[in-house]
Amino acid sequence: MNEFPGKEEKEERSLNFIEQIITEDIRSDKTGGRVHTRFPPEPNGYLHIGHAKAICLNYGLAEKFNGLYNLRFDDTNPLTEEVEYVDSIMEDVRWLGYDWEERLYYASDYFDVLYEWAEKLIKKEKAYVCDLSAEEISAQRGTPTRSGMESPYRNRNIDENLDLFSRMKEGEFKEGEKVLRAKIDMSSPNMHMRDPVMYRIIHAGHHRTGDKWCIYPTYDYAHGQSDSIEGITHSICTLEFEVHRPLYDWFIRELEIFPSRQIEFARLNLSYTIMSKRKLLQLVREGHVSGWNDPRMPTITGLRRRGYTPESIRYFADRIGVAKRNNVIDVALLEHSAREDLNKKAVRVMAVLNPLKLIITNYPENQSETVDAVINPEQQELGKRKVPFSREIFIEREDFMEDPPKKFFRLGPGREVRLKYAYIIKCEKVIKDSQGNITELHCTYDPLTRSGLPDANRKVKSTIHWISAPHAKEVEVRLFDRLFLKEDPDDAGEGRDFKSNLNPDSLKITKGYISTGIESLRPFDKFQFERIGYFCADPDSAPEKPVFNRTVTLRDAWARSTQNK
RNA sequence: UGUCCUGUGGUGUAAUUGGCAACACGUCUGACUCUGAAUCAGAAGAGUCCAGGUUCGACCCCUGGCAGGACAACCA
Repeated sequence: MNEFPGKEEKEERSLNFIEQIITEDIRSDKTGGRVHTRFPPEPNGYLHIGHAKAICLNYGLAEKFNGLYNLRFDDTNPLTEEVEYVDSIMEDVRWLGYDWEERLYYASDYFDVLYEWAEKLIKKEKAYVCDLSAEEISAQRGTPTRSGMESPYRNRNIDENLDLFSRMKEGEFKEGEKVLRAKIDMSSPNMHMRDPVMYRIIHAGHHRTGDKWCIYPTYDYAHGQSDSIEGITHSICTLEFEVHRPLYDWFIRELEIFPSRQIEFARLNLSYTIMSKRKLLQLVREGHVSGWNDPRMPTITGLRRRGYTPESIRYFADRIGVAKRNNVIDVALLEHSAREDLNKKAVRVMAVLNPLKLIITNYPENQSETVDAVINPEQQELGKRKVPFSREIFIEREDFMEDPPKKFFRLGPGREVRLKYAYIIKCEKVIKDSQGNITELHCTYDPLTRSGLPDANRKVKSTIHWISAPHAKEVEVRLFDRLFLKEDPDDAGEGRDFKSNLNPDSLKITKGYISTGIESLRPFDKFQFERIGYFCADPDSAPEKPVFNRTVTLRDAWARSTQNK
């Protein structure tokens, strides 16, 4: 899973900090040489590229150390979790190329054990039922710089606690009336150690356990224990859980269960991209995008529809590395990852997006022929396809300039250019309408320069793509740009939010013309429109009406040089 | 005026544990090219947050600062 075709298996790479920890743990025989990781999504939203980093990390680690990895849904909050999300998550993880085999778990699988363990803690006088309201608990917790106050219920006796806890479970109380709390230290400098809540009452059905429970464990009282139950050796999570680690360890110690080890890494941030589930949900709900799978979304499903391949995402995850410092990865690296993989895979096809009619005046009327076009120069074995050529063609408007600057190599009055796979032509005349807009070009061709002919190798300054006009089939093309105008979308002025930075031009729908190469089109088929970019067939495509999404443009030195002026 | 974490080219990650900063993306040249792509060759760009200290030698160890982040849901 770690080889990227084309990149000769690399020189030993140095270990990242997690691999170093694992290596050390193996050396000191902490786990009997065993490595077992897990990816623990909460099914309350769609997976995004940041999750992809975590998946590749967790599963990559297991593979690297010949270990195992689990998929575990962290479903302890029935209020926000839905099956729709668990289904999409499984689909996305599988699509990324990871198979958890039979090791699919849910935190809710452990509700019974968790309950027994809670009783155990009560018996050890390490947990108690507290009648304070959420507001009161919050008020008594203190602040990071001021210690908290102990709950008046903190010293209830064991039997009373046991009784109350079981009655909580039986549904005798209303939501918020009681909680079970760990009895630790209200003056700890770590807020999470100030008698954290372990169970709260929620009278709501759960997507898996139905109405069996009306008390649900909190993250802190479920996560580490789930890790432990599954024998997870290294529990990898993001930085914000760093302060939870003492609590994670506390529960494991008090419960005397398998000591999983929590390791935190910095989550992925991408420039011009928003990663918060809450904000992504907002974009969906408010209709700023068409859905979770809008190709402009950083979700896995969005990237997939955009034309990204699993390999390109894994390559990306591999390139960004893992560390503990906060980071912002340049989207250019993501785009590079797409090109890297697509260059090798995408079938080449000539498409014209902004057509300019060109008539070859010395080409016989009513004649046409076919020329051979390479399907993919990176995969010569795929051979060639026949492309129709005729007297009237379309070229890209941007490939002609009436008054070209010195560095412009393409077509201009009196200039010569090669039509890729066909002939060299010369522009003889520019036709305009009454407003002065260029409506067509009259050119002549040199029959001896047909590609493949012995005398065809005359040098011209550039080669452009084209489409035979009579053979042109119209297609829909969706051109995407970054969703946000600012590198940091959250950088909005006073009283504004990230939505004020939305790019109004992030989606442009236009038409394109293709003569051949897209017969038997299937959704998600990948193409390179030569000299333009990588495109992917959208599921919206119909046999008579293909729709293409632009994944990413080709690198374009000319465009870059003109932009810099 | 708490606790914890983190500071290395524009961005990200390294430096085999103390031996004089490397790789990738990006940028810029040039070669090649029937994709201004790809490929190939090369360049610029940091002296490692700051100040002391230990050492023959510090990105790495120590001390003190400074800066950024996390933590006060019955979210995860």
